Amino acid sequence: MKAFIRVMKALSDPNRVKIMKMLEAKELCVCEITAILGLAQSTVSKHLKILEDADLVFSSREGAWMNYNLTENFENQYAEVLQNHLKDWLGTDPRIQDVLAQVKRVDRLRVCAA
Amino acid sequence: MKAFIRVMKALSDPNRVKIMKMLEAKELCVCEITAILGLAQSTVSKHLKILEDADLVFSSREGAWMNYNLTENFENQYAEVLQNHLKDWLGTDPRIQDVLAQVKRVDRLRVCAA
DNA sequence: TTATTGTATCGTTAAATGGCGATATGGCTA
DNA sequence: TAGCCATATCGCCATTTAACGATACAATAA
Repeated sequence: MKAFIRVMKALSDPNRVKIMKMLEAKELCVCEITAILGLAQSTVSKHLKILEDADLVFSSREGAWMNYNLTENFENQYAEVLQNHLKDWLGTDPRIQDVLAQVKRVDRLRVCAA
Repeated sequence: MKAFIRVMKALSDPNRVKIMKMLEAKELCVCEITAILGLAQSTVSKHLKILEDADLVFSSREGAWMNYNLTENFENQYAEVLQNHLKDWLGTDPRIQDVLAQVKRVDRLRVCAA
């Protein structure tokens, strides 16, 4: 039950759903997601932790960057089913299309250097 | 997006998930659910409204009783997919088995008369 | 109509959630 | 080592949520 609730809660927030759809398009680091969503870096980091705890995404270090991807080898069956359904859902939502357009254009080197 | 979030939020609470699993077994009125979950009647009524707003359940009046059932003719595609998956999930969870055992035994006439 | 029963709504309270800025941590480079 | 950059964590605040009791509403019975 706990594992199920964790996945449902993780997907109950619009910004976290946006992040899932962005990661469908490609691997992203925290600062890219931060730039696209227009949130504080600490906020994005917290969202990513919630998604990771739910087994919906995983992270891997690349130098100073932390790259985030959709989970591929699942331990949580609910995460696997929901992540797969999400790929077929919300593609026509304007708010999703907007962030996906930004994902295409985002340049890590330009965005992340303060 | 809103419709999706509504379904995810509705299924993010353990008591609401219990209600969904109870309704898989059979139609129930508010006072039966209240008795089994051990919550206040107003609390259960609110949970049912959230599930109904998410298109996961529907209600029909039978005299003074309001009967609740799982939705069958969906308007919300996310509700349909999730409700169907739920039928295959959590069957072995002890907290679910506990409420299901109580659903079998519950007698509306005995439980609801104050 | 009046009383009773079942349900929905209202108002309140405690806890959880999402947001932020400030700060700590980890890895790279000079 | 020292400094910098990306990220994670901490502390705080505003909003939302889940719970309750009290009350209002709806349907039946007397």
